[in-house]
Amino acid sequence: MPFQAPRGTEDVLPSDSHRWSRLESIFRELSSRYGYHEVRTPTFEDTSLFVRTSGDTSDIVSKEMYTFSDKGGRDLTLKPEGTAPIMRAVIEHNLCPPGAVLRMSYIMPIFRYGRPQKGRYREAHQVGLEILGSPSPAADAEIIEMTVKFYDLIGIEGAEVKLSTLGREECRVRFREAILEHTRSFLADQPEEARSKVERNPLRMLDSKDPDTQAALQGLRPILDFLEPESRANFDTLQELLQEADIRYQVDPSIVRGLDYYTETVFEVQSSKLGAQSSLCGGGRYDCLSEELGGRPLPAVGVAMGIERALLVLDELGKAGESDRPDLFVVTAGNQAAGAARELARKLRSSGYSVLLDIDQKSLKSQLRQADKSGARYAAIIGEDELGRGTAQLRDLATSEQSEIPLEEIARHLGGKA
RNA sequence: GCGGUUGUAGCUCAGGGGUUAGAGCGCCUGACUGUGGCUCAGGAGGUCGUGGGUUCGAUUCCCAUCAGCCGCCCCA
Repeated sequence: MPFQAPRGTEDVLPSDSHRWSRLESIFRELSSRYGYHEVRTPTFEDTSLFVRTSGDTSDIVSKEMYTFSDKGGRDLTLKPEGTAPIMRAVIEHNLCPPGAVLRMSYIMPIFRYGRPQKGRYREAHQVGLEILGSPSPAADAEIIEMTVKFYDLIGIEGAEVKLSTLGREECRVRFREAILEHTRSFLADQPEEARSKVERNPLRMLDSKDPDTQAALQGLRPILDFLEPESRANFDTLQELLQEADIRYQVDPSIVRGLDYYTETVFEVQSSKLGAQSSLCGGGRYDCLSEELGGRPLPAVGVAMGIERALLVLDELGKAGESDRPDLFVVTAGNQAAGAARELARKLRSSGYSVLLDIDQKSLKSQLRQADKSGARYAAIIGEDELGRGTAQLRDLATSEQSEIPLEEIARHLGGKA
């Protein structure tokens, strides 16, 4: 095997690319119904964009970025997430003037250098949504509603949202102190490395899977006890809105999120079918991101949903889906008919039908086998007799019913086409 | 990045220090000459992940490396 795809990357093969297209078109359709417009940003950005926004203590920035310098000496990074580039574009093009609300969607690859595993790749793909310009919990609710709707539409029903809030600056400062205070004796026994990591970002302890860590956190007051009154009110309103929309959710204060720019609302949808990578999507509010990038204050909420992970869950659910079937396979008997067959195929294709044709001059038997394998609904057989009469034998491949009809009438038999 | 585990045909897997490495599925061809799916017959396809080492001899043992998977970590 002289070459193989780089570690942590995948080829999407013709046999299952339809599953990707399906998810993407469902997503596009949903976004447009809610009035979102797609935004596309470059595959790489200035490294400092991510260092500035994700937080330099985050693992993403400190060890998972694909960073390189180009021939002009620019320090660049393959984007490890989508929100910072979008915010950069919004500021750069002044897309969201004061008072405006901007809704955007995206489908993009992201790149993170980590040890690959099921559901964790070095190149991954996500679809996402962002609303900029509104501080209202109604914006949060809209994003969450669309997220749940998306999973519903693709066939992951009853997704349960895990919801929490990180409050604002003051709340987090006090909560961090509370964590450190509460776990002081536990941390004293920990190795230096773990300790310094926790000291940089104590919140990280909350979603640790380590039983000892979890034990040490027993009895800690949840972050919800530290919320500023305004955040508390927003969180309550959000929950009312979710109930109104009939969205299942569960308040889970252990939801943290890996990027440092989140404020207030954070949420995830998880699945037990993903092994160690339990979250299907992650989102939340990032009211300070714009300012961190030098823009004016701009409240915002968004979500990013992993395509590979959604596909993985659909696999587990046994929902592989089917690829599109051609409407017709044109079969020729004898080599005189090849031209007429191509002509017929061309006409029907122009009318929007999906038509297949043997191009290797194979036997009639082989052509019919190909027709069968292709999943085509009909085969049109043209031999010398039919050629003379301007007809074809139209065979229904499921029922084996066959009748001779004029070539011009084939389209009518195939049924309507937009 | 750490710990583990796996790597044999397109796919799922069996095998085993020694002449031409197997199965099922898939693929191709054919079964009296213009008809698919079923059945039957035949066929193509593997440098046994890669590179070293041990050995008279390795795909089988050892080491390294690459890749997948599991857990940690991280998160989409």
